[in-house]
Amino acid sequence: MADVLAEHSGDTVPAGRSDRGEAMRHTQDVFRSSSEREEQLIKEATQRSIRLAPYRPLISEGEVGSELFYIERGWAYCFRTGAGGCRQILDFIMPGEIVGLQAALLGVTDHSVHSLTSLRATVLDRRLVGEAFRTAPELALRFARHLATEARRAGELLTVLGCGDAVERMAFLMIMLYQRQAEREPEISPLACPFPLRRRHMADALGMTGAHIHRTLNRLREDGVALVEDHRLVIRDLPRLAALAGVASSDAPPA
Amino acid sequence: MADVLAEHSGDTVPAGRSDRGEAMRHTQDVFRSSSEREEQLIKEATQRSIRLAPYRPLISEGEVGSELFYIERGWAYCFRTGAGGCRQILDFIMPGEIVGLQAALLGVTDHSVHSLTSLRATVLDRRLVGEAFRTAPELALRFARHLATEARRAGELLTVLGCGDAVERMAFLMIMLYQRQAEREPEISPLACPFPLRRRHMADALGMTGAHIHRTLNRLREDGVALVEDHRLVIRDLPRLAALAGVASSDAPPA
DNA sequence: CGCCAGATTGAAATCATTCAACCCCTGTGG
DNA sequence: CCACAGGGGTTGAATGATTTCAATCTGGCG
Repeated sequence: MADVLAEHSGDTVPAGRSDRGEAMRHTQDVFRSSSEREEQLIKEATQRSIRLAPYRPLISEGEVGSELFYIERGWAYCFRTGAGGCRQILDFIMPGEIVGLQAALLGVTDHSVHSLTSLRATVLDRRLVGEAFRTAPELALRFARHLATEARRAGELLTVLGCGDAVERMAFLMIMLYQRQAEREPEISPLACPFPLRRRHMADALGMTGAHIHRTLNRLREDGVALVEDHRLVIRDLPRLAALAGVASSDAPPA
Repeated sequence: MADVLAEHSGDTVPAGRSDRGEAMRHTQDVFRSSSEREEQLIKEATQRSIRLAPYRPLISEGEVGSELFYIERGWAYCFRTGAGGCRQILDFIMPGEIVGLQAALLGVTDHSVHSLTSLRATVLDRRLVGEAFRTAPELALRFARHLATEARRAGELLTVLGCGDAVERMAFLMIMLYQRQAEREPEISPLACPFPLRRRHMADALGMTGAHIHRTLNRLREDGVALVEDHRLVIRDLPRLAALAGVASSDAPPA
């Protein structure tokens, strides 16, 4: 949180330091422009900063007094474990986003969150949420919008899981993660982006097995649509990929 | 909304009229106990009341200036249409709930809402949401909690779609709808409840075909777990049904 | 009575899973 | 330096769950 405050108060932090470039505020950052009251609230709620290696737990299902996390750097993902120990990834979490809103509002956490890459996050007192609603309506509204955005993504994933075959599911995952990164960093998007998912994560997000993930990736690569190489996604035919995913791609209507 | 206000101001409405018994406030009602400020806001935002026959559109995907609906009576369901015209039901909506929060917060509606039964709803100006955040924090908080609750349900559905087979999916749907009704009306629950879904709705909610829905219902009935008869759900073995659905049923831990 | 939409059911086809094998890379200990 | 073990990743063949398609049945309704 030091970052957020420093950015607004402007003290001692040289502009454009590159090792925290991705901590710069983006359009969708929950802690974007803050009023004075918001800054105070956030500062008061800030507890400490943590770092996590990849694939480590941040929040565990069923925790009670869980805190709020602001992701500074790296990706995370949240998931539920269904019957039979099977894991369903619900969403991926990127820098500038908040984790634990649902738990703060409902009192219980029904999903776990793990780091996907190495991660830096700030820990906040969860009472920040209630305080925001009482005394910082703009911040509360951003919290609510963040919730609504997550809910919309969940609806999209639900739709592709319920309706789509393997290729459509994979196309959706690719487009979704690409677009989210492109929004955050509009400068760098020559149709390629980091894609730090292992087979297992794709499988657990899309309700498929690792083996079939692989066959599906093969198909997409052979068809010249997209490929994953060395943990990077390369999109070769964006309109076709978007059509497969059932997403409008600023182009021709879907048949 | 006349109902809500009447209930709190107590004018002219005889207590306990039975044709609107289900409009009585429940624990999860978004408009539950209101402060004076809330009442005023709600009254100002109230526009008109509407009635809908079953299977009629309430909100259509892509609408722009969509309004907020407070469901007085009857059920609705919201869905997205995925690639290939396939329909995915995201959630069912019961009396006392609000429809259109996501659209009010994000400005666009990415899903449609249809009535499932005959329906009575109150139409509210969507600016109520923004107003609530500015001047009625308790109401805003209930809006946010409602969003969070929907998001949680979406996560549960996602998990069962991604991880569960046909029987588990159906069990989940049954338990979920049963529990939501039991919460709203604790008095009537001898393990049976209304279940106004057609095969098609179950199919579209669970990502299966109508034919397979039928086979799955047969299995559950033959196994003495639960059955659907004449648009009512009858649960014969709640612990087993809950275990199938991967839900803790106030009883023995799942294996 | 005839019609139609939805429900029901069987048989064939399809998609995805399972399982087992193999490969490749990396880290580790001799 | 090499052997070895282990975790993914990659791939094929067999299995299984679900869909598709078509046919029949049912009940409501003009």
